[in-house]
Amino acid sequence: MLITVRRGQHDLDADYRHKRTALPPNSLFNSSILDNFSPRLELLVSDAVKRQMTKDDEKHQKLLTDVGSALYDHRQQKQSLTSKSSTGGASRPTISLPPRPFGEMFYSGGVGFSGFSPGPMTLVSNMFSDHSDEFKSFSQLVAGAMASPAAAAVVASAHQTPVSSVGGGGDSLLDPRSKQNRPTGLMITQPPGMFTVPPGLSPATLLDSPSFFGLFSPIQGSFGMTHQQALAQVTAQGNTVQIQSGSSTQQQTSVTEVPSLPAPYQSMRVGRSLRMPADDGYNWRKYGQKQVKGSDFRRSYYKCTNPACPVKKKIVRSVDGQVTKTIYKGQHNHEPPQNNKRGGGNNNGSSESSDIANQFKTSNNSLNKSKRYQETSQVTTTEQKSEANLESASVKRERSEEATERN
DNA sequence: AGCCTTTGACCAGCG
DNA sequence: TCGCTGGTCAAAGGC
Repeated sequence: MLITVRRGQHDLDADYRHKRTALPPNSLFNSSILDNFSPRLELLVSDAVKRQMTKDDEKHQKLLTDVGSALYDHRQQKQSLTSKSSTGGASRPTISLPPRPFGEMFYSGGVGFSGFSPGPMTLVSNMFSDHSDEFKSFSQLVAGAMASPAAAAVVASAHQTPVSSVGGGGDSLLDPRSKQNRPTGLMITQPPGMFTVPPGLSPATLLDSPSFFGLFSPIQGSFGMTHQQALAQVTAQGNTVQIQSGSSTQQQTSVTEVPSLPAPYQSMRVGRSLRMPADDGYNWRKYGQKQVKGSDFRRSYYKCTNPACPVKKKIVRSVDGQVTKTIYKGQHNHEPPQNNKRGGGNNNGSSESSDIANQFKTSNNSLNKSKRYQETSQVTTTEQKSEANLESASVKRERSEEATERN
């Protein structure tokens, strides 16, 4: 997944911390948000939902319904204001998720990895298809989101506020009529308003969304980094996401913190068969490891294996092997290798690391990466069917390492 | 054979 | 100057 945040010289880290604490306890979909960002919101939420379908289809069906209802109501109101002759007689639509098995959804490209395919999002967008000023299909919606001036506003606002999450309770934000307390999930401050993804959707889920990626990174990775760097940079499966830039110097450093994994990804971590590919497109060689003083964390040092490439990365892991921070240093001066010799798109540099960061990234604009992703996903699918025989070498290695870690 | 990880030693910056 | 710490080197061994 990729977040593009063009922050200039800002200290994103500090800024993020500030914003995080400054986030209001409650937020809601106000009119402005619905006006300006509903297509994008649909896109984001839908994609997030799609990615969470393994966990609780019912919950996400409810979510989709909430989202749809909120937007539908809003647009109905808006339309009745602008057009007195509006019939408004249509009943509020409901959404039903197609009874597709997760595996099919996930690996057939239905979750947005290989382009945007029909799914819940289409259902949501279809809800508004009788409004001529709205995007009628998912792809149109995507295109509209990307093309609209509001998209620029989204990017611009991203300059103001990195993505963060808030723990604890909060009101339902997707359905303005609902005042029931629910745990609040991801919140993206979006002056003059904001939106929050309800419980069950981790920040990572949203951040990991290719839609989100598309919104925030149409062209270039963060801080002038390549997509591949950024992909690996933003691990984003924790409850907080931290992005730091040291762009004032030629040397670029980015940091991602992953204090903890949300439950769905914890299980994905344990159940490797559900894991996503660990690959940022580059090959890495580990050249050192240090125990972080005064803590159980250990720090691993990696170099890009390209002889002419100065890029290094540090991965900080907790005792249980979870990646808590990934720090990239430098910028690749070459394209990612087309073929990784070692194991189906994985690479050894991130094998020990098998960065969850990398695992949750999604395709970027690169066809190569998309292809790589699909290939790896396929491997994973096969594992689900026959774990014994069809593991990639890298997965075997990872397992071995994890076993070692446990002992 | 080639590439990788591991790991102890070494080096440099800093207080 | 010394000790601490982070970062890197390089030999050894594994896959």
